[in-house]
Amino acid sequence: MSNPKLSPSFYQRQDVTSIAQELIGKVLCTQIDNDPLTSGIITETEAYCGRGDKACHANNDTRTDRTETMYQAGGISYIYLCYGIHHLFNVVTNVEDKADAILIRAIEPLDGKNKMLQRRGKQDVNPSLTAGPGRLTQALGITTSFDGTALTDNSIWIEDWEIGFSAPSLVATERVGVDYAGEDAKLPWRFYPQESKWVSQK
DNA sequence: CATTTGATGTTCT
DNA sequence: GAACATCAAATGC
Repeated sequence: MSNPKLSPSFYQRQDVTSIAQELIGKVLCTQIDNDPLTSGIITETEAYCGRGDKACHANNDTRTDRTETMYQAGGISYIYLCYGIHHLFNVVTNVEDKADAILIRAIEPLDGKNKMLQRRGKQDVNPSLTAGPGRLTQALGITTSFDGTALTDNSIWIEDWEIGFSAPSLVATERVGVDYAGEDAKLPWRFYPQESKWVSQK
């Protein structure tokens, strides 16, 4: 309860890759409708930059109905539907008109594990519960209806528990599933702690 | 084990 | 109509 939510000033800095690395170890929380609170430690992120990154939906300052959310000031959610099935959760960063975002790809469950199991239709808590961008959103109850929600709100937010991984050996690798982006697909903008098992496969 | 395929809907050409 | 920041189940070794 006493852990502070990250404030807009955290998200509105210019360097999206720095923020992506700092988000590792923070705690993503959701409290949807009247369901129990669910939360987990962020273990995997990917940075997307709206300028000079072909893998980003809003590359080259292209504005569409879908990407308009990313052009808002940092500190809100950007949630969109992928492959018609999966709701992918991103954190919008940078200031207004700078379309940067960070995809949250995996978490390690903390609170509300039973609720997550119920939402996912699973029996056991293991990495297949929340390791993967489509999985964690389902476990946390995140849908596109929360697109554009402020992360200072009481539905979705991120707290700083000052967890700090025992050996914060952060690994930077190529992003997943963005081969279509040519040269930009090779940018090492995917981050995760080497010792964590709660990381998506690939 | 590895690899393939079906589900599913929004966006953009 | 094709592509897509994916997952799970089915098939082939």
